[in-house]
Amino acid sequence: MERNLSLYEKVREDILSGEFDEKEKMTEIKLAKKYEVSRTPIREVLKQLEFEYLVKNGYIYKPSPEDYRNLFEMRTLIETHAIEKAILLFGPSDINDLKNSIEKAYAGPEDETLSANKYFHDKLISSIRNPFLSETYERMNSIIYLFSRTVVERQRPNLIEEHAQIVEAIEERDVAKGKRLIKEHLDKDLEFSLYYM
Amino acid sequence: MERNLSLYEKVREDILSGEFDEKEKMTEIKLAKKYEVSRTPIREVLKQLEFEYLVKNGYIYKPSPEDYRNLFEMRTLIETHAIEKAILLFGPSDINDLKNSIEKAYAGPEDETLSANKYFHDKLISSIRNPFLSETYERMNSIIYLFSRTVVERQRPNLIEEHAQIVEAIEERDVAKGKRLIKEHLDKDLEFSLYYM
DNA sequence: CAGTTAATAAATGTATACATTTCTATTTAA
DNA sequence: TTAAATAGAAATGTATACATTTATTAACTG
Repeated sequence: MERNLSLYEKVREDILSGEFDEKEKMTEIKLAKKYEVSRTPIREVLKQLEFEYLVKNGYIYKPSPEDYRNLFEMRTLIETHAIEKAILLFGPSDINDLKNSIEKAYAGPEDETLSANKYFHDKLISSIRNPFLSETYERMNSIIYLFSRTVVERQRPNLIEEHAQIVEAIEERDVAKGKRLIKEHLDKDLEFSLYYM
Repeated sequence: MERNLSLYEKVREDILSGEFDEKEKMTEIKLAKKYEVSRTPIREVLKQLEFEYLVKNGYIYKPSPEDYRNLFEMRTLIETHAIEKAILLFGPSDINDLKNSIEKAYAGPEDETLSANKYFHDKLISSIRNPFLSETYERMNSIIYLFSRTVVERQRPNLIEEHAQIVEAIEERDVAKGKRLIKEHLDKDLEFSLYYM
């Protein structure tokens, strides 16, 4: 079932699949020709992609390790906050959702693991029930995707086990443990990925 | 010395000073006429204002109390994180800056107090040294301004004293105390303002 | 030859016409 | 009388021409 991708989705996919030369400026005019639209919608799309840390000026945004650390600091701040809320709010059904995503991640092929892991973190974030914080998190979706892809493809050790431990902490309603575990989990993702990227 | 305000600054000021009827849609066409420009720059400005939680769809964004609580949850998360960093990083000169802003806030007329208080919080945020978190904070600038104006104008009790206590906690390098105080401080700002707004 | 300046090209910024969508109000049918 | 349908108006979406700014490169000068 082929969905009709929006212009934004098309450009985003092309960026994530490495279609663009990061040395060459993506001028509005060139993009307009490439996607056979006028400059007007291209401008909107570029704005959105800058918002998501994929483009800067007119270039593919190649964040420095420092930038990635800063982005992960923001991500960690939000997910740590989310754990606290999850421990407060999650019932058996929510915890079951988390456990199922862990099972799927273990069982599946790479891309199933990838999407199951995404589900795990998104479920955690859902506990916040704060659209402003959620949006700030979602803004990092593309960056988070790039890192998740790396840790799954290059098989970072203990990746899924750590998810299981986090669920344990939630079941035990142990806030300090949960926060510590999620922080360690994300730190490892970051360092592992920076090593390979 | 009259600076030449950008279109964005003009519209933003007009919104903050209550120039627009919140029931009436700010259509691109009407705004273009009002500010004597074409729809193109108006669109950009509207996007920016939506980004800052001042406009939604084409209407003045009138956040619900729930929205304000959520925005303050995000603000508190960031400022609490900042305190931790400040306790780790701030030297005597930084602490002195904070103290000076408190003196100014005590001494000055209303608008001096307002800007001194803004300085206090911005200085705190500067300890984060993370452009992504700073931007997320600055995005709330307009909202924060509206609240600060209310608490200063309506003379919320203990406002400046609480700043002084926070500086104490930083000097004592007491993280738990600092976090607790900033959280209480912001909670009071929120509740006080919601009562009056 | 290095560094500045001027000329040119190419990009972004802005205005505007036209296309499409969304909203509003009025008619029509149940 | 309510609800659905529809015509008209008004908004946003898109393309494009023109204005302005920025970048590039060629020419000039010390």
